[in-house]
Amino acid sequence: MVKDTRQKILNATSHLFERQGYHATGLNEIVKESGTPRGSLYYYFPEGKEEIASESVKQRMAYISSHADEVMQQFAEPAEAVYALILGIMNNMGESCGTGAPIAAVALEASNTSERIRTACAKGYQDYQDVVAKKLIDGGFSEEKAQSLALTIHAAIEGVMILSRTSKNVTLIENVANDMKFLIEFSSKN
Amino acid sequence: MVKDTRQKILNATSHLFERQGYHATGLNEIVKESGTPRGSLYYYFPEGKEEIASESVKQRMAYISSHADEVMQQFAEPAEAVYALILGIMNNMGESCGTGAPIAAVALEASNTSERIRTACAKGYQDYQDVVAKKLIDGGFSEEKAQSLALTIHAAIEGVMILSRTSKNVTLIENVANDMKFLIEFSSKN
DNA sequence: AAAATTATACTAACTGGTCTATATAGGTAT
DNA sequence: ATACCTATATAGACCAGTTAGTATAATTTT
Repeated sequence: MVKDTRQKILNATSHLFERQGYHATGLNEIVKESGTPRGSLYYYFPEGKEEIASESVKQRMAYISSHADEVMQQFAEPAEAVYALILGIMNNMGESCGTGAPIAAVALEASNTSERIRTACAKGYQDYQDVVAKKLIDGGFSEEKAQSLALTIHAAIEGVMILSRTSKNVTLIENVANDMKFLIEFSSKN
Repeated sequence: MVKDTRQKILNATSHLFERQGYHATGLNEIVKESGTPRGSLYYYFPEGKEEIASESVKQRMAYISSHADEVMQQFAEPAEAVYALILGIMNNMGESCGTGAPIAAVALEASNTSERIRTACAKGYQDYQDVVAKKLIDGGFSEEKAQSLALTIHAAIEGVMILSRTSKNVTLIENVANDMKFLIEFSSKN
């Protein structure tokens, strides 16, 4: 595998970023966690940490969005699909609450500092939101209403992950799942 | 003013944490931004950065919660109050989108690292949520339903601030304000 | 042999934190 | 009032460790 080392670096970076954010994650830590050679860092990412971060964010969000899309396809009704999506997040989180909100910390830290990272986050978020919006449109919502609801759903998801991690209580997520289901079911379709 | 220096340190810290988070904010930067003497840092906060952070988070969230409480009191209906609260956040954010989510970055960064900071964030968040819950109870919601709605509202607020900052677009917040108003108005009261 | 990849040593800047010396108060005894 | 004393507060040099990043040599792989 030619790109194996490169991929290991990105995986380790995504993992560390999710747990502790951008600035707390050092290059040495990435090297150690990935088990890749130190010298390869700047070989594969000559532009340094910013490039690693931006690439890691892109890749992570692409994976998450495609996973969300799979969930969406498993349900006929958008309300059910979104409910399942959010519950799935809860189950993935585990009791320790060490993860969840894979790029939120990076997005906040970089929003005023690195335009490159910020835009990578913005695009990743938008793609994720579009997955939900698409499902809502398929379910009969107008394009505008779907985008509007998808935004609120996404915000609620992002927020509740922060609250879950901070309070070390995953059950909060179920609460939000119920409210989002309700919101979709009772909202007008245009 | 005897406690002037100490307060300046906390103010600067809160300000910097909101914009760039915990790890990106160095002690030197706090000293510089606050205009206080370097030697005073460890005089007022002998336990170091963690103590400064925990104190800063507490104070900041106390202020935000009391402000939210004031807004709640200006409206008879909880749906209207929450709507006004969220719109107020939008107006405070300003076009640059450099602020908003005052402790979210710190909460995410510290949730796996510093128990002291994590609990300070958790308590701050809970108090904020209680302000909203109280208003819902006053508006006729059951205690349980009020807590549940307050959580979702809080999550949506926290999340949309991240999304606004990342996309540099404050208008998203209005969208969430509308949906939260709707959610309150159409939810059953028990 | 040539190209791709990795190893190692290094830099300059910065980190959080400690240290001692010094100033500046406010109160007290003379 | 004045001299003295002590607690509070400030100044800033200093520490060891770490950071991101660079340069170049050695090693694989093709």
